[in-house]
Amino acid sequence: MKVTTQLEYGLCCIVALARLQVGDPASASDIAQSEKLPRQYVEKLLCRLKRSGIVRSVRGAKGGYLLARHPSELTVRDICDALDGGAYKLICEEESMRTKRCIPVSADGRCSLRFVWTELGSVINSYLGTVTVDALLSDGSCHTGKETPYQRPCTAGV
Amino acid sequence: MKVTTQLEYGLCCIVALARLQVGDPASASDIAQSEKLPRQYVEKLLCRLKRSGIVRSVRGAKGGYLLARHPSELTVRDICDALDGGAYKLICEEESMRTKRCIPVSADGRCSLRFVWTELGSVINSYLGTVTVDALLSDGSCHTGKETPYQRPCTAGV
DNA sequence: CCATACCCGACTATTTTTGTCAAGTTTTGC
DNA sequence: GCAAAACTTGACAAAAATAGTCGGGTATGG
Repeated sequence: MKVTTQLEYGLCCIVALARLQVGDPASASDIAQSEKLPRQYVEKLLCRLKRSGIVRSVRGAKGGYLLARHPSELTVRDICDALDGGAYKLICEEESMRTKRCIPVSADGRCSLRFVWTELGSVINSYLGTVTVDALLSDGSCHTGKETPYQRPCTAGV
Repeated sequence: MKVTTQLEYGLCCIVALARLQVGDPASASDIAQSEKLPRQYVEKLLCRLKRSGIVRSVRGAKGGYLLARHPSELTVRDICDALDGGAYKLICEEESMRTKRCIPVSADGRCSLRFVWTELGSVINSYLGTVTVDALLSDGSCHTGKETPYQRPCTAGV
């Protein structure tokens, strides 16, 4: 399980956009260049980010992209949702997994595993939802370097 | 980002083993059959789980596998660590990413993204460390179906 | 001694991810 | 109006990761 470069790049682009948050739009080429990323791939990502309303675009010469929302209103989760169709995908929702394993297994009353993956998804999304792009701009200042313990809300006897 | 079938299968095998926790070992074939998984793949996974000390093996006829620890002493995190080399891998640690992006970027004082991914890793590992195999045995009982909010330990001004 | 079952590295196949291409549309500046 | 800049898009190609197989080896109980 790991973050895809897609997410990394996408987030990168957003942060870059947020940095040069001035009046006029930044072109895909500008962003690609400043972040040292492949231009056409950046275009593709921005396109998806646009469809999800994370960025706005201005067409034509002098056009480019702009953040659609204020960085403080934009979380890493939003970006993940836009790009990957969510930061986290449940394994049980894959066709092959459902037909080959989960259905027969849960007919057995057995798929006790699912809840771990579901809950893990919640934990991930929930965390990513707390990180705003704004926070990413103030470089490193929020990076404690220390453990971030998971605090189970209500463990036993639920 | 998603859980690999490797983890799913591995966890499955462990749970199966825990279920038939009797005196004598269960063979890879037995486990594979009962969980409807490819036998040779199961063998491979068990082999890795063995190297990490999650299961023990008994060779020869009537041999097989046994849990090395009590289910209550075994967390999903342990299993992930054994199989994938951790449930979560940091993107910055990939060679290509380091040489192509992170290093030049942080020379710019820019890799403010890293802390999100690092912290995400903590959150994931931390959560998985709270789930014991034992808890998985009592099928569904701990599955609330509801959101599991992330509780940030100390947000602002750290 | 032989059937069972673990052990293990090398290999193949499949799927996912990453990245490119080419053709099209919109807009600005001259 | 026309050319250049820049977004839009789907199809395609390349690369990487994952999943799964094969074949031989080794240990052991009966």
